[in-house]
Amino acid sequence: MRSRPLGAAFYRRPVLAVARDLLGATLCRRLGDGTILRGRLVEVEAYGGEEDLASHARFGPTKRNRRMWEPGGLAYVYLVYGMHHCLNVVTGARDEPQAILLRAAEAPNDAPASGPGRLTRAFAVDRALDGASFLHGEALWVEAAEPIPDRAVVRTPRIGVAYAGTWAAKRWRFTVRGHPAVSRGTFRL
DNA sequence: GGTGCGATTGCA
DNA sequence: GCAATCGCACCA
Repeated sequence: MRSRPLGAAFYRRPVLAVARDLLGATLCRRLGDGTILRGRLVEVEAYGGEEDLASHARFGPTKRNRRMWEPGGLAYVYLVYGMHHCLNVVTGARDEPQAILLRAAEAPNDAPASGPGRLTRAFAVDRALDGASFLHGEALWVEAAEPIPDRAVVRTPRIGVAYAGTWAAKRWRFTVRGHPAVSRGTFRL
């Protein structure tokens, strides 16, 4: 089943609401040769506001993170550890620096894209897509699919943000209960 | 202009 | 358990 790309009204909402609703939705990626890769999202993490000590936004806008201050509905892509790309979708209104890290999806070729670095590799995403719009079905977009019921949503602390003090404990990681593609990153408080 | 490290992964 | 690997934020 194919549907239209989720639009500005979907992304320009509070980041936790968008993160919850992205679970189960279909991430779509059109390659240069026209090939379309599709896979349902099963794990995402919300990052919200300059006050969120886990977020790249915590030091204010910089060359790397400036996309987060734009209105919701565009990609924020960065390189971590000198080798892995991470794909985020910006949410909220302009000057609300929120974004959602896409951490795992059912990959097109049946190989689970389990973990943010693996997801970007499976969907051929790199920094050339930083700032790309999710709204028009071009290189990158998300389509609504069968919703995940509340009883199947599991929230945990975010992965790899132990440096964030009390913000590390917030359960802003959303996963689909028991789904095999959910990454088994470890979190500690 | 120099330095330290990260929203990770794969291999020992 | 730890190395790989580099853009960039931060300090001087």
